[in-house]
Amino acid sequence: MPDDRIAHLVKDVTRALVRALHAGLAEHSVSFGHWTYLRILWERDGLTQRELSDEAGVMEPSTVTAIRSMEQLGYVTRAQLPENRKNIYVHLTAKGRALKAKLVPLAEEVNHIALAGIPVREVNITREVLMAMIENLAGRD
Amino acid sequence: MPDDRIAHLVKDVTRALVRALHAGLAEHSVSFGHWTYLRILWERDGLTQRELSDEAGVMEPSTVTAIRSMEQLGYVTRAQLPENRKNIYVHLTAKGRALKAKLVPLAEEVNHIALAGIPVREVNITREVLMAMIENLAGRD
DNA sequence: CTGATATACTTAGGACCCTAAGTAAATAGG
DNA sequence: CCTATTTACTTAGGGTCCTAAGTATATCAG
Repeated sequence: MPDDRIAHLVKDVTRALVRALHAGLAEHSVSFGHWTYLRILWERDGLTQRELSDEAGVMEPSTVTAIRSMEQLGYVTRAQLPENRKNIYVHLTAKGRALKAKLVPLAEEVNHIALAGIPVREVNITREVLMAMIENLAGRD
Repeated sequence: MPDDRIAHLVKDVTRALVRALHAGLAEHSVSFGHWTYLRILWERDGLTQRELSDEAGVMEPSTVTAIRSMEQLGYVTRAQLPENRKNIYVHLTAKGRALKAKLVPLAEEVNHIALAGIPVREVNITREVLMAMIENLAGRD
């Protein structure tokens, strides 16, 4: 069980991060799934669902469900434009934009806790290794 | 978005690993969830569902669902002992034990691909950082 | 010994993500 | 032009994991 462990470690860290963030987000009626899309939209508003899926790194059906639920919560609107009736453009509402001020500090706190006491140099190496792993796994399709 | 990215990186690596392993496992009628429990039982047979949950790092209801489905596939048996009718002991069948020879090489291949070209030293640092993160996040409950 | 507590499993229901297959609109080729 | 392909979104269904609440058994305390 040498290299094998790293896959399980990665999985366990993901679960730990999700668990840690979940409680705080829930207080603002934001699920972990919504968080991913909010982050993207705060950076760049008015993306299509396809673009959102690409940015989030998930498949389209996952985005459909999430965005629909965010629409019902009043965080985003979905709109078609006359020049292209196929695309659906997702825009933040004022309510959705306002969440940024509350949620970003929360995520920063969790990251701060997660990385406490770990040398920056090692965190950077980890970041590079993780990116290399994604690259390696993406190739084979 | 400095430290913040590491959370998303970890999540993305998990997804990439799951995707990569999924196809191979599916050929042997093993889902990704079953894989976790099989690995544990190959090491130590006859654990209770509670012990399996602890080992796998998941909650009990998740284990109930998975083990029941593995029982139906004929990979494990569930048995009570007269001296304690509360515990349910899970044992591998011959079929479940036989999967090891097919599945382990498959997982090793995925790990090999994922870590290709990454210096062992850096992988080890990553392993340590990930374990430290789990430790950091476990504390706050 | 018997009531309170702890333990092990189960049920119910929800969130997230996936694959496969369907629909509708846009685009490209003959 | 009009058919064929591609693109964007949707629907259907399944797997994994969670929390909360329920049931049955075991254990502990008075």
